[in-house]
Amino acid sequence: MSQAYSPKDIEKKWQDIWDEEKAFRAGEDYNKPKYYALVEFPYPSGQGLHVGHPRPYTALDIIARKKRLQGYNVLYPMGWDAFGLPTENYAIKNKIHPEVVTKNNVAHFKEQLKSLGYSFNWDREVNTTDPEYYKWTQWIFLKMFEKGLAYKTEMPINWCTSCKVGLANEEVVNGVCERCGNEVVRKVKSQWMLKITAYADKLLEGLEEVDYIEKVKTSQRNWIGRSVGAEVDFKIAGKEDSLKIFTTRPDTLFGATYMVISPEHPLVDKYKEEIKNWNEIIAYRETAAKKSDFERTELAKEKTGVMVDGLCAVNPVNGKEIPIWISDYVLMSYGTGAIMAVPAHDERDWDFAKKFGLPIIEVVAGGEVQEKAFTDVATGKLVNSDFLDGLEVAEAKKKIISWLEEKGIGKQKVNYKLRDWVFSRQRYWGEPIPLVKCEKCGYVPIPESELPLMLPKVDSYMPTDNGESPLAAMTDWVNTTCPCCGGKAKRETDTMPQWAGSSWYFLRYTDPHNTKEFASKEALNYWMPVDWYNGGMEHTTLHLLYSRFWHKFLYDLGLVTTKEPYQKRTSHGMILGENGEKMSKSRGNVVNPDDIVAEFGADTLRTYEMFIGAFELSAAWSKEGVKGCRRFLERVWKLQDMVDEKEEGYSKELETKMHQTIKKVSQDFESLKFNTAIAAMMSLVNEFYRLNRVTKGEFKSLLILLNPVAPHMTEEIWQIIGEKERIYQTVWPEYEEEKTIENEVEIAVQVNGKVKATIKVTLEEEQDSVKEKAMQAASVKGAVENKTIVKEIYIKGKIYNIVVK
RNA sequence: GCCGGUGUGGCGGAAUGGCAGACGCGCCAGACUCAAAAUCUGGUAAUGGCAACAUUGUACGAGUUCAAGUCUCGUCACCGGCACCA
Repeated sequence: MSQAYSPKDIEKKWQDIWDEEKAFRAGEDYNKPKYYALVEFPYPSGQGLHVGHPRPYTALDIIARKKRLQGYNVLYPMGWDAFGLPTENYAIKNKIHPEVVTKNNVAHFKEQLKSLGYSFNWDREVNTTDPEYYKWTQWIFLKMFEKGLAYKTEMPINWCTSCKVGLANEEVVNGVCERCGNEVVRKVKSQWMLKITAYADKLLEGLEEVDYIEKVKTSQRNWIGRSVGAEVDFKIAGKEDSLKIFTTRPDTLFGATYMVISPEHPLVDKYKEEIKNWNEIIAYRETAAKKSDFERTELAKEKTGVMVDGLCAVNPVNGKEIPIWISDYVLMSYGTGAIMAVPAHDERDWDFAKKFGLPIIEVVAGGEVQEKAFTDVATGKLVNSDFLDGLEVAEAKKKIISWLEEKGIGKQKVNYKLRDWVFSRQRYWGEPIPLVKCEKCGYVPIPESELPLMLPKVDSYMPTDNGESPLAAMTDWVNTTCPCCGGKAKRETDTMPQWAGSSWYFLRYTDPHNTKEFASKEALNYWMPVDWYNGGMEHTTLHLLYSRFWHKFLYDLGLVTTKEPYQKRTSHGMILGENGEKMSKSRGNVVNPDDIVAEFGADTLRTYEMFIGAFELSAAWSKEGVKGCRRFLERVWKLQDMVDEKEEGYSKELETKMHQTIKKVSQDFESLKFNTAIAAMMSLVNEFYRLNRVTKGEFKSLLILLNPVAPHMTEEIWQIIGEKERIYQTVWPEYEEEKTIENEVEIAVQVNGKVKATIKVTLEEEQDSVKEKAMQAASVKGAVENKTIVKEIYIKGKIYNIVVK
């Protein structure tokens, strides 16, 4: 009899052996076929690992282990995205240096990950807060600065009132800070920006050539928000100036009955003297400025605005004078900050026109424009539009654009919703921006030889109330000399956002100890692109977009060899609490992976998280479900006692099922269907129990198939049954297609589409013989008797259907 | 409002247009046990019937098909994302 299954005794043992034998080291033999599997590296928070973490980690660990058994040189690395606010806040509260906090958290995380038996390449571990790492983050930033992609500008930014820090648009959720949930207001500040908009088209086009799950592609497309339209100049009546607008519906130009400009539009100031209701305008502008984004969204239903009294615009297509209004439904940050309003065919303009009694002129027939804006572009023909009359919308668009271009008053134009990336943070725990400001030379990069620009030790990590980084208080550090002219200069005191370090970490893994380059050409050439990258949906428009941008920038400099960093991107679903709600301390439904490992073992946790349901969907935790998986592993463990030592290969009675299982498990692992792969193995084990016997060959194949899911236990059994090598050194089993096919199958016999009986037939069986067998079944006979057979459908190996009348 | 996703037993969930409910949980019964737990074996969609069997059944309503959870059209509910983007 075998020993009882005791994960406690075997899991640590094998983790140590794997470490010692460097079992999962990614090799430097660049002639072997490679496979690069990547999971998003975690932020090492003080709370430690959550049961949500192991889901994606286990999934790609399975892929990595399987690929190794299939002969690939596999890179499956892990590291730490360790800069960030929670660490800094913890440091402030407890007066411990963030570096120390990070060190402790990383140690804890690493221990937890190790206890789960992942086959990470620990010798390639990276940490974004390591100066040897952020040296290259700074280096890449300087490249962007050199190429004009990093610039400083005064602009209204999203300011978190609680974190006292500027946020990127992507970090503002429903008008509140993504991190702390406090209100975000607009504040004009001088900020470093990265010109991600310069890559908008490349980021869009790149999506065509990669294998991302559809919803990720869609979200990125929506976020970039490309729209094609026209830019048109409207002359200001009696002035030299004109008002430039952007529209996606140039075809409706004849229906423009007024114009709206955003409250911040510079034209308002320019004609201050001529505006009769200046006080009213100023008052409106002030109210609009005071509104936070949150309020603006909340109040979005009701339109407000003020007419600019004293200025008029001229509609270029018909020369009519139309009034100009200001309203905060027009944003300065999109398009030109001014629109032509066509109330008949735009809902917002319609609302506005109704409220202020402005004329509504129909120019596309097909709706009741006095009742509701008619926005359909697929049906309807142009009316009241002179030379456009009778055309369909698409034709009219083309015609009017060429007309505008001919007359020199407008042209085709593409706009994006994507904004440039606010790249500075007024915080301590981030990469220092390696620039100095010289009175004479402006912003000057520090020389490459001085990288990394180390984060200096400060007395207090608290951000200052005037919104400056704590680094600003360090006069010794701040005051320096200009690398260019040698004169007096001051260092930039803002730091980079958390997204900086994670924008290129996948490149560093290919060559993590390189001191001369961020990674060698050879390493990049061999390992890139990442073959499979899995991560959370919440990073689709943040990390995933940012890192594609950095990668494409490096590609344009010839520093990386692939256009896209990630060949394939998938996303895992969340693990919810037992009550089906999101796990949180306040709900009291948090499950700690350490407890599960202690009670059931890492292999059980891994198996359970893969068996819990479809990988991409969220799933609720179930302690009973965990027990079921432990039971399955116990059943596999006890198969040791049923092994028939005499037979090596597969038994006759199970040969087909063995080949089928190998096929199913191999395919399901690749397509993220871990739950059905495990179900297939369970089913196979049930079959062994039914027969109360398993051949050695069958058992060994099962162990290898199960190894990626439950590596410790399978490794232990492998040793117990006397195998000399490790299971991780063995080879993934092959199946033969023809052996997966059963020669005798059970098919359903239907009468008028209803199942009446099942019969056993061979795959090649002819219809006559099938019919004969079918008619022997009483239920079939009964259903057919005294009726006329109209039609018979027989599909070999599938179905036999008799249609009667 | 727009975009995406989901809807199947008591529960988690399976099903290239071809026997709906694989596999697991729970539950019921049997074996083992003095007993319980653990383990093993069998059963388990609903309704009716002693039964064999019959009927119904994949959110709802139509449709295509010999055959629909799966395809088409429409409706509803829930979840997620975006949202005055001209």
